Formats: sequence, C-alpha cells, structure tokens
Amino acid sequence: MVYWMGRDQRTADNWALLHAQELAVKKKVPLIVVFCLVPKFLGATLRQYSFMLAGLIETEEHLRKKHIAFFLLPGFPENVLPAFLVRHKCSVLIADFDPLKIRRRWKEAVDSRIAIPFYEVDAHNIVPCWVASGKQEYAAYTFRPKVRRLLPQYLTEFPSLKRHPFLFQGKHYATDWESIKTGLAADNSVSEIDWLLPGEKAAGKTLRDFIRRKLNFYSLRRNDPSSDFQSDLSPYLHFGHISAQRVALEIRKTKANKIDRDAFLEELIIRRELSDNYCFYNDNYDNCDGFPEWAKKTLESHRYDRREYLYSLDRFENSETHDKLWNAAQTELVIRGKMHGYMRMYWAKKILEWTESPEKAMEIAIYLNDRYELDGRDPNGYTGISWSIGGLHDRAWGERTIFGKIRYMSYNGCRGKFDIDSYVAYVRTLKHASGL
DNA sequence: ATCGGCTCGCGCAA
DNA sequence: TGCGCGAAGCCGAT
Repeated sequence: MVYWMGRDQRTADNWALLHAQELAVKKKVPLIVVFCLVPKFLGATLRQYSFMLAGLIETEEHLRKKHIAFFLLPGFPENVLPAFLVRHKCSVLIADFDPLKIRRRWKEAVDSRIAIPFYEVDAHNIVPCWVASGKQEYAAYTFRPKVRRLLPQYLTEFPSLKRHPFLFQGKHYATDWESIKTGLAADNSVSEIDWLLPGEKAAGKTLRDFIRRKLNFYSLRRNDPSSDFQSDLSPYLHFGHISAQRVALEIRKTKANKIDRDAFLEELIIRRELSDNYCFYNDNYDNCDGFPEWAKKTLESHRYDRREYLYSLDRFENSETHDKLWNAAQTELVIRGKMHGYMRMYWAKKILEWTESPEKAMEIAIYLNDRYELDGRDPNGYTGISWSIGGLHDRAWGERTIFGKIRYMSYNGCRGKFDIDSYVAYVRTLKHASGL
C-alpha cells in the first residue's frame, strides 16, 4: 500500500495516510509513504524548499517509529513513481488532493502509466473539495451555507495513526538528507527564514501560542499590520504541517470569545476552502481569464486609463515605489517570507494601479508572492490576488480610474484604520536585524 | 465619528 | 420576477 504524499506533509491528522493504513491493515500488507521531490516547482526558492525538507525529515522520523517506510524519490512523479510501484509490487496507490494544475497533471500522467487502483483523498480541506460544492462558487455567501451544512459530518475527531503491523521487507535506506540538500537545483538567492520553525511539532506550538496569546483579540486586531495578532499558521497549513481540521477542533475547544473564534474559523474554513473551490473549478485561477464577467468588462473599459505611476518588476521587487506603506509591505515579504494578511490586499491592488495592464499586474503579483512567501504557490495566494486585482468573490463598487468597479483601497483608508508609521518602523527593525 | 450611496448578480421566496 | 445581501472600502456630506 502506497501513500503518495503531496501537499499534506504530516503524519498526524492526515486522512490520506489514515485511509492508506486502514486499507493496508485490511489487506495485511506493509505501508509505504512516497514523496516525489521535483527539481523545480513553480518558482520555489531555497526558502520554501528548505522549510519543506525540514518538515519532511521530521515526517520520516515519525513514520519510522510507526513502522511505515518512507521514500524520497528525486524526480518528476510520472518518471519515477510508476517504476517504483512495479519494483515494490505495490497494489494500491493513494494520493492526497491538490487543486493546482501542475499537481493534477502529474496525477493524470501517473494514472496513465500504472495498472493498479489509484485513489485521491482530500486530506487538506475539512469538507472534501468536491463534496462541499460541485461547481465554482460565486462568492463566500454562496459557499458558506453548503460548508456549514456539512461541518457536523466532517468536523470530527481523528483516529490516531497506529504502529503499522506489517513491516516493509524490501530494500530501504534512511534518506540521505545532506546529499538531497546539496543536490537541490532551487534558486538560492532568496534566504531561508529563522523566525518560524518548520514541521509538525513547531506548527502545534504556533497554534497553542496563538490560542493563548492572540485569539482573544483576533476579531478586533487581525487587520492591524502594526501589531502581532495573526496566527502565523498559513505556512504550516500550506505545507500540511498541520491539518486545518485539527486547528478548527482546537479552536472550538477553547473558551475564547465567540466573536473571535468565529472570525478565525471563517478565515480558516470558509475563505480557505473557497480558495480550493476556485482553483479546482477554474483553470484560470492564475490569470485574468478567471475573473468574473463584470470585472473583466470593467477592467477592459479602463485598460487605457493614464497611470500616474508605472513601475517595473525590479522597482516593485526592490521596494522602490513612492509609497512607504507599500514599500514596507514588500520589504516585510522579502525579509520575513510572510506579509501581513491585510497588507496583501493593499499590496496587490497597488500593483494593479501602478502597472500597464491587469495581465502584467497578475504576473508581477504572482511572481513576487510565489518567490518570497513561505506559503507561495497556494490556492489562497492565487485566490487572494484574484480577489484584489480581479474582483473575484467580491462585488462591484463605485467606478474610478484604472480599477473601474473593482474595490479600491487607499493609503488614506489605511491611515484611518491603523498606525502606518508604526508598521513602517517595525519593518525597518526587520531590515536592520537582517543586515539589509 | 457616522452614514449612505456606489454597483453586480446569485439564490431563494413568491 | 423581486429582493436581500455579500471577503477585508471609499468618499463626501453631516
């Protein structure tokens, strides 16, 4: 029995792994976990690779204790996985679910090259993506009731992973992580981060810290970039170091104010799973063709509006705009690998305002997001950027230049909502600490 | 400080 | 067919 691990890189609370173990026990066969390490993945840099590999080292260790063999296979899945399955006489393949196009293509390619049953388990969402809705949802308000209705059935406790009763007897060596790391072809010009530790254990600690220190202030202060009241869980959720279902269960158990729990659960469940819904049902999640019709129309009619500021990718990347708030957000992204959630919206909308076209804006925003964010290449990233630039899951607002009816965000608006100078000063301390 | 208008379309009720 | 309302706002009037 083989679990092909993709985006759910953990041993606890993983429905794909649990299902694989259940089937393996029933068939009285050993259980293997395989991870295909591709040399290049949508512009990922050493920053993301090293966070991921550290998590996988911990995964291998946990699996070993559970008598489950772990194989790290360097190469593209369609090239390495079919031969692996034949070599070890595997009878069933189980993968976790991922709506991204590249991952779906890999699965199709593998499927066409193997003769054994191949199942997919959504281990990432609480309500499996295709169960929650059979179509692309228009907005959160259409998605919310569908998920709410199904939560009692899906937001349940997990069984624990058992020590596997059937040992893998084939040839198996512990992974040589050092040579894997030195052999990485990833772009090493983006530095690793050290303020957030990778892996399942660190994810759990981050969750407990959030509940203890921040949850009770969440609804009021989560949108204040000058203070530290975000959960910081998104990198862990992205790599699957922690399960969203586990987070939801733990949040529900706390005695925090209902208003704060609800605000957090809305983001964790509804908004996050809506992102998967969008990417799963719309192949244009990473470009302007995915925008709703009203937004395409309004952006088109403002395509040739005069832009007061026009910046190249370089100027954006180096935080060289005229706007100190935008520059601070970009600097936070580059240094820390995680931009404050509220600033992500302002940041992307300004890229639309200061580039020659929505297409170019999408390209730049996605490039910078995927290059520097620890949680880049995630459905949440594509969906958030499409919300900001293309009105996705949003409604039309007062018409204005460049944006048309896309919701606008302004420097003055931010000034009324939080202390801009304090945020800029905080980013300056990051910059000094990092030696830039 | 607070309020209303801006503006689109989904989904449900009638 | 009508109606309520939505993922994070802006702006001008009061």
